[in-house]
Amino acid sequence: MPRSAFDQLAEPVRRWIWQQKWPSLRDVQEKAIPAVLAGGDIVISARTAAGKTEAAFLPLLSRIASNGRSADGFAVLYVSPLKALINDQHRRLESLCEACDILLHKWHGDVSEDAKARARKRPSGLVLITPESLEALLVRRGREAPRLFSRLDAFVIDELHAFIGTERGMQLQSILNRIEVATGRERIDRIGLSATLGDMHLAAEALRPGAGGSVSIIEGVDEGNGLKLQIRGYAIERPASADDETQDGGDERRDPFGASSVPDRLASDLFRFLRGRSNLLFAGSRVNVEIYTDRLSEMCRANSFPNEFFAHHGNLAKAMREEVEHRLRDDPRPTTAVATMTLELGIDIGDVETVAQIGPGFSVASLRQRLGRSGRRPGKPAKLRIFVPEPVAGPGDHPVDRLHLGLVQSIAMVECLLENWCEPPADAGLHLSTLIHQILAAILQTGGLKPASAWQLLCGRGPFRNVDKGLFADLLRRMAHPDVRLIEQSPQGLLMIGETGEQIAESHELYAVFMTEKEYRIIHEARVLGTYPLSSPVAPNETLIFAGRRWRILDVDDHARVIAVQPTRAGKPPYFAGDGGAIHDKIVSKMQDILAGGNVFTYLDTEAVGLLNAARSAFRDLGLHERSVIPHGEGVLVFPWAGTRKLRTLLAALLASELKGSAAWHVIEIQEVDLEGVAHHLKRIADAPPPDGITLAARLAQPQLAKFDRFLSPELMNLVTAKERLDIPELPSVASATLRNLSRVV
DNA sequence: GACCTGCTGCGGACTG
Repeated sequence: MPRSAFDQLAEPVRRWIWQQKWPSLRDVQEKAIPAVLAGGDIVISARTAAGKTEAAFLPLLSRIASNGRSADGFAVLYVSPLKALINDQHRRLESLCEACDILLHKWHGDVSEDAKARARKRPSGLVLITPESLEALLVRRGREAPRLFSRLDAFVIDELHAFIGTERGMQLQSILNRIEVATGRERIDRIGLSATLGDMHLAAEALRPGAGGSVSIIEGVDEGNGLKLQIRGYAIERPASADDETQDGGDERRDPFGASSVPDRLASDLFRFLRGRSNLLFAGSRVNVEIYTDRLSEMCRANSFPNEFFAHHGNLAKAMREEVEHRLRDDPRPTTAVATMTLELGIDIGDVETVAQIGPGFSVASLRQRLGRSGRRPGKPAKLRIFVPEPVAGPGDHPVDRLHLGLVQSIAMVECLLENWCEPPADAGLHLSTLIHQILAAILQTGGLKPASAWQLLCGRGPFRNVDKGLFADLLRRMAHPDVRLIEQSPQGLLMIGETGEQIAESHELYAVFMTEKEYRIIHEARVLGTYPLSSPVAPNETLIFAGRRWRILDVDDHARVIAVQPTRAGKPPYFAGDGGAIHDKIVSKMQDILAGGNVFTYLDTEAVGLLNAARSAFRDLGLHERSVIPHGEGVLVFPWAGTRKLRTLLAALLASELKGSAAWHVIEIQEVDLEGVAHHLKRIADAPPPDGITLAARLAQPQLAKFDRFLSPELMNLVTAKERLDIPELPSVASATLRNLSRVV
């Protein structure tokens, strides 16, 4: 008989599995156990709730158990992006660790200082920690790092996909590297737990930057039960502006289907499909979450049903979000959470009947994560319904409205999902903001280091691979500049913390690398409902929809940053600012194929089919089947059929040619020019080598998107914009593709 | 035309 995975586990681990009365090990666990026991870097990927945690920890605890228990260092460091996930995992691992006589420590901002001090005093066993708490530990107690971590057997990174390509991911990679260097270990095993992405080699590279090829990849077989899928279209008449009920009007006309209301037919369909079961409704933005929750709750009340629709987004108080999660997971009453991406990550909410979504969303990766929330019970397929409202254009409306790009993008994204493709994470970034942070952290951890060893630590061996020695020196000079004073250099040449650096080091600002906005707290009686951005002014007596309910503002205390509210009958949607995202090239190019082609998509409802046919006719009427630039009014419309970064780059290049225009959703509109004029400029851009990106970036607004961007010089900021927000190398080929067939016309 | 995440340290006084 072959030796099964189970037999390879340590005796106390096997005994614990017996006690759980599991019928068998899951597929991903069978595969992961021998791999983890053998050692090395591993990515374990499977859908949410497929047993990834146990797949890593059953063999890891077997490894530690055979090493014997000691108190001279932690054995495993588990890093999670969410405190809530640490609390979940602590509950799941408690009895297993107890059975193995291995200590288990929770370590994040809500854990008492006392518990952390005890763990530090006699370091042993498993630590479940956030990147920020780990950063705090290194920065505040850098000299203890060798004692705490020299005996580490492995790092476990949960939700690895959530870290890839982000500032926080760069910080985490840097921290892991700093620990390896501080303990004098060449490499400590890294085990990443990830959702299944299109190309798992990118996850491997994220786990071990520069050596992704040496990482083993374990993919759990999807035990799913198939997919039931529908896209529903809603042709929505534009409200005549004379009927506009709101006093402050302007926004309403610009965005009739966004922030103001839910079209009646859409509302009644949502109510019909969702009520009476447990579902997730992804509404796209926090404002939409509020509007849809309010509307659906009102429909419950109007029909004398108890409410079963609840809001869930990042500005709602944790306690309120947890009530919704708890009701979904443990309460038999039907519950629909109307949510933003807060319910995409691995928080345990059990299985839902249907995943519904308003509009196309922003990425296929996100769509896939959402879908994994449904169809987990045996014999029950995952169900996805996408509801797409489309304005029906009348004469005189903008031609782009006739293309129904929301519906076409929804189809493109579903096609990508069915092809098993999803967006690879971006990796071209310089991440200078986070590098500034890591330079400060490394100085604090070590007490001071030479510029050459700082470069080697962070860029040579560490994750900031795109920063060469010259750029690193520029950055250090900027950090030491008299206007900035983040660092200074000692007579011996050591980098030391400067005056501004001191101020940051003394505050909470030091630990997290992502940007946050200052906010008011919204309070009803003694209860905190959530937070509201300071940048959005509100006044007493104003009404507000928040947490899916209607309130009147009693008082605004700007000093204490508190808004007091009481329930009321009327309310208007809240205001949250957003950043705007970037859609991938492949999706936009597929949109062009869908509009130009004649494929039938069986998952469309009748109304969506009608809208798609109308869009395809408009595509031909406008001549877009033959060329990508068409006349419009006094100017032209340019359709590069490329993703957001390329679109933005082409616009910047055209503006640099002294043209006037702007970019909207997938389209560039240029004013006061004819086809011939635009063709001339496109041809020049297509025939020239890629321009100097820094000069092009200097023409753009430079929003400080990352936390420490405010310390960068204009030159360094232009460099960041050129690398991270534009796509300079591809500009000539984008221009040339856009130009294709235009010569026949002019 | 967006969304999400996180967070010191210390010693001495007091209580049971």
